[in-house]
Amino acid sequence: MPRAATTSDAFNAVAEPRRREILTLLALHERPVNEIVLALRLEQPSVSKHLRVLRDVGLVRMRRDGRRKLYRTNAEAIRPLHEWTGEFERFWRHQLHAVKERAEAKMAQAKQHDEKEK
Amino acid sequence: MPRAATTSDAFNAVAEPRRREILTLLALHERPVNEIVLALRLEQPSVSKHLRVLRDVGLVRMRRDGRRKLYRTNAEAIRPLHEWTGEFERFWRHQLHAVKERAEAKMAQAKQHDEKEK
DNA sequence: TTGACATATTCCTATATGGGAATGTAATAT
DNA sequence: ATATTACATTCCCATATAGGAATATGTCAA
Repeated sequence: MPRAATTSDAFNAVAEPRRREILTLLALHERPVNEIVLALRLEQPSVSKHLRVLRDVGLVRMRRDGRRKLYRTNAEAIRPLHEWTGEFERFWRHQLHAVKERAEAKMAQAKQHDEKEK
Repeated sequence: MPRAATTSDAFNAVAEPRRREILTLLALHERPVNEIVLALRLEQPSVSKHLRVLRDVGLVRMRRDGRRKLYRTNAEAIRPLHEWTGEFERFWRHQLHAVKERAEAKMAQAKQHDEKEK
C-alpha cells in the first residue's frame, strides 16, 4: 500500500511545508492566487495544485471575485489536529517536570558534595 | 520533486494513522514491540518499520530490556505541532463567534417579525 | 554451541506524489 | 468577436512510500 493521499485528511495535507505557509498566509485575509504566488515565490500552477489539496480537505474556502478567486483559511478544519496533539500535553508537562526534578536533585547533591569539601 | 520523506519531520511522520495510534498507545507506558503488534493487530515488520520512522524524527525513544526493546512516546516532539496548530485557534474562535452572532441576529429578526404578526 | 524468542531489515510492487512545462478554461476588457 | 488576465488541469518523471514475504540480527537459555 502506498502512502495515503494528501487529500485523505488534514494531517496529510499539512505535512507539506508549502501548504502550511499558504494556510498561515491566508489566515488573516482572503487573497487571490496571484498574491500567494508573489508572497511565497512559487509557480502559479504549484500554488493552484496546493490550493486544490487544501480545498479537498476543507482547509481553505474559496469565492469568486470577478476573474480572480479569493481563498481563505478555514481554521476550524485545523482544530482536530490541535486537539489530537493536545492529548499529549500532559505528558510533555510531566516530562519537563521530571527533567526539572532530576536537575534539582543533582544540584542538591552537588551542594552536599561542596559542603564536604570545606 | 516527490513527496517529502516521512522521516523529514514530525508533521510527515504523524500523517500516517497507524503511527498516530502507536504514539497514543505508547504515551502512557513504554511497551515492547510485541505488545504493539497485539494491541493494534498489525504485522510485526510493519510495526518495526513505523517505529523506525517515529524514532528517526524523535517521536519515540527506545531502551533495551533483555531481548526486548521498550518504546515510549516522546511527547515533547509533538509539541511543535500543537503550537503550530494553536496559532489558528484565535481564528476559529472568531469564526465561531461570527456564526453565533449571525444566529443571534437571525433570532432577533424572527422575534421582531413575530411581534408584527401580533 | 544450538535453539528459541524478539526485532529489524531487505526486496518487491502498486500507488501517490510535487515540480516543471504546456495547455485548458473562465471572466473581463476593447 | 478577440485579446488579455487569472487560474486550473494535464502530462511527464523521479522519488518515497506501506504492506507482504522472506531473511537477517541480536539476546538469552540449555
